[in-house]
Amino acid sequence: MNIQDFGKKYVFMPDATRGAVRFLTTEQLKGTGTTALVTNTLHLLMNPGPKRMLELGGIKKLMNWDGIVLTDSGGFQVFSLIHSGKWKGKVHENGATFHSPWTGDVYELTPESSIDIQIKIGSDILVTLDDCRGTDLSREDAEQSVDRTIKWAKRCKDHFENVYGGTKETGKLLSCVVQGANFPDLRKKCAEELTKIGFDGYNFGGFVVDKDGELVIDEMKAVIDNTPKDKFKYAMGVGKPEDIRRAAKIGYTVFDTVLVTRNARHGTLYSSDIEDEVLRITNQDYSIDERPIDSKCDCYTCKNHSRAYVHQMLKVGEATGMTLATIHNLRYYQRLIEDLNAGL
RNA sequence: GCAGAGGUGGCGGAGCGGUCAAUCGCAUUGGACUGUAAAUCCAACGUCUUCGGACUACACAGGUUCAAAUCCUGUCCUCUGCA
Repeated sequence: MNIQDFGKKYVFMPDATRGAVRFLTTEQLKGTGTTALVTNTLHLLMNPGPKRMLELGGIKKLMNWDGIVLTDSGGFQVFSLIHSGKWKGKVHENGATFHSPWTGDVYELTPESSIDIQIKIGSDILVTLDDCRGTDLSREDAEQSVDRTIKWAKRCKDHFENVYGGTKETGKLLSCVVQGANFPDLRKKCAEELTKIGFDGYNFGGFVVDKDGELVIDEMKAVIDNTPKDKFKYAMGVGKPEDIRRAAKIGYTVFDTVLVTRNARHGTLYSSDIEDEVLRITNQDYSIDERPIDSKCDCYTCKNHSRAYVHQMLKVGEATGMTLATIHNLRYYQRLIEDLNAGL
């Protein structure tokens, strides 16, 4: 696929945060119909580090992956590790400082270093560093998040253009992240400012569901309405199958979420045979169920194994159970995407 | 046969006179998870319940005590050592 066409059709990218979709080989990943994946700048900065990554020829060569790679900037970790208080660290005007609790090492991400690392990783689609926050933000915090996110995005763009020659020289795309929490006017402001700077894609950032788990559709619309029509819109972290369908309806074409793979590992599978499409495979009913997880699914798991087998493997903690469940859930999502594309 | 140690909820294993229906782990049964610190986390887990409680329980049978899983006596089992 020509990278310039990214987002013209619907695409779901599983998260291969550290360079692998958990429990899957690259070949198994390809087998699910996956064409693009997300890796993480901070995680790859910590290991193997940009220097070694460059020596190894980049993430694609390392993984033997010939599809598209999008690198998340580390902006989500600004929220999930620092704002959340899980790691020691600090968010400041120039970026964010992360103190690894495992090694004690200190990692610094600035708008410029995030771009440098993403280039060394060998990403096709870069994301600007943003100041991501949690839900239920005060107006003041949301404003600070928006201001920083815009400033950092500008610095990312300048660095990408001035040092690497931008899309023209690299063939890579640069996308930005729209913040603004649950304030539609701030979402609008952020979207407009970022549009002035100009990016190849506009990503909906922050939390995509409210505290009740409902998709924040009004804020998501505010971003669609205030960004260029011909650039891709990426709903970061979306979501449940139904949330993807809803986001697709209002104009988003690019998606990723950890739910699909994490749920698989935790026994929450998807099946069109079930009314709300959720099948908790570890529930005792499935211990003697010899049917496939989904009678309409063409994945390796459904073609070769029963619900009872996946149930047993997950119950006893066999890695094979995780693999089979992950393959199925990913294939379920890719079929959902194929259905959306069939309707284009 | 003698001498030690011990028998606690599905299992392992705490408790060693009152705050014990009994710490904790496992198993079991539900649930959560949304740009991955997540093969993680939460809850329930004797029986009944009008959710206030009520009842039956710590091998078995007696006993001491206001009060026993906890102390005493006997019985039955288990393990270890010596014969």
